[in-house]
Amino acid sequence: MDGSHSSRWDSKISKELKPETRAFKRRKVVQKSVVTVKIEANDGKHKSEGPPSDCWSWRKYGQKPIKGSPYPRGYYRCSTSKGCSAKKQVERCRTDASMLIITYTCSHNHPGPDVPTTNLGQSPNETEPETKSPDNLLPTDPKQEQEQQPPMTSDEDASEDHFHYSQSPFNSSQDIIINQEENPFTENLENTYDSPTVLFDEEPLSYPHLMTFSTPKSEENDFYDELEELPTSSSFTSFMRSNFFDERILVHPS
DNA sequence: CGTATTTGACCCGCGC
DNA sequence: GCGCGGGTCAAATACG
Repeated sequence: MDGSHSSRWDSKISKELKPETRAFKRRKVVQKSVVTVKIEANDGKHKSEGPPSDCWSWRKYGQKPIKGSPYPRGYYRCSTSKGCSAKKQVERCRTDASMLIITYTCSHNHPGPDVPTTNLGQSPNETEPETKSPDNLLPTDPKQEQEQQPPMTSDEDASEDHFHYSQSPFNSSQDIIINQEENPFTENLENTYDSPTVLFDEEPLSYPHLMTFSTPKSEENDFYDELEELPTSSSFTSFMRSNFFDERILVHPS
């Protein structure tokens, strides 16, 4: 009744009063990266339900049935770093249960657990985001986020400064190419599920070399070469290749 | 005992 | 203005 309702409200209200702390959902204008992963059911390596393992740990914080899809969508948050706002949604392709649609939201603002990328040779002030104040770690600036989306010419500089430093050296190259999408892409995805399909996209920690769809120029070799130079990337890429190639299949809109 | 996962409820944004 | 759907939080439960 009302009693129970209000009591619940009361406890909640205290927090609800400060929406900014909750980083309220802005259904639009959120950085999203969609990745499709093929699940090898007979592999047994991963449970058919479980999300593919990244280098980060994800903590599930919710699950919801999605309209039009027989499978629920799981909501995960990065638990590798406390201040990390990286999130991902995992759902199964409605037409292909062996396909997982993973949508990444926001970027990690900390180096990967297995990748002490502090020596990436990047800007010294970006090398250790964690040393910054918590406020800085949280890209919760809705306005900035929005404003960075629309432009796509000189935004590289700005966007990198806020989001894309996540943790991968090649991340920037990728970002520029993919340049994030949002609604159009998501929508497209939904409509194209049954179609020959689509997909791809970037992941914060990702695999540029897998992206045959992108890297239109010889830059591929360029940054690829750079990766090899990195002590961590060397093993890292190696790991990614074996691991991701095995699990992640990028479907081309053939 | 601590941590992760599960489930239900609530709120907000968007579309009609 | 109302309704629908999606997303997040919080409490409870299960597992290590």
